[in-house]
Amino acid sequence: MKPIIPPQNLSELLERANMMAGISLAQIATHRGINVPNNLKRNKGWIGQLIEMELGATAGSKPEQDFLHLGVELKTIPIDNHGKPLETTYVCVAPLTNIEGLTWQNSLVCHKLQRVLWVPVEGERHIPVGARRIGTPILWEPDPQEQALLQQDWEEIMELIALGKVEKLTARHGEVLQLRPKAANSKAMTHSIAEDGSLKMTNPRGFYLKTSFTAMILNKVFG
DNA sequence: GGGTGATCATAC
DNA sequence: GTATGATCACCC
Repeated sequence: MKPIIPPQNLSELLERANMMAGISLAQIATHRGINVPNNLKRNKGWIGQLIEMELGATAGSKPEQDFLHLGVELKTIPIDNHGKPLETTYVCVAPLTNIEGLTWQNSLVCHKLQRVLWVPVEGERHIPVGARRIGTPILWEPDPQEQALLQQDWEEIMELIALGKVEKLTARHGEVLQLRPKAANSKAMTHSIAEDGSLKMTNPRGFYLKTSFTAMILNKVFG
């Protein structure tokens, strides 16, 4: 198999991504010498990691963009046969402590979403994983309106967290950005702010983009 | 049937 | 536990 070198510039990344359009996951996996799982129950991040590898993203667990030198975050997104997202999109872990002075502009959500390369992949469960095809990639930068929606949701959520009301937040808060559990299981705990300002224990949370929002992004191109 | 809350694998 | 990659699956 060929070694994958990180793309040197944005056009090189886009060129590689465009070449994957129409290809099945099995073809990519074979090319990489990887076995295709029968389902994603125990391999939930498999598609994302496969695409990352093929595009030459630097493997790592750093809270940064996948292509830091290009300022690009890579997201695979499962779609139905109409091109509509089947799942919400995870963005990053939500900070629950030490958030005094944190603003939208210097938040991790804002930073990660400045520029995203969306790679749609057929995601309907009746399609065998290996037979699922990759779609046309979309390079997206939030326009002022999208930016404003994200910022508004982020600020509302973070204010409640700062007030010690994280337990009152559900996935129903937010128009485009929502807060949901993000952990190995519901027993996982982390520190958060209590209503009296002290620390308490809570389930870790993450920020997710709602499917109605990502559908709009995809529709701007395919609509 | 869709969305919310829960969960899976893995590296460190 | 926290971070990466997300999808599962139950309840409404």
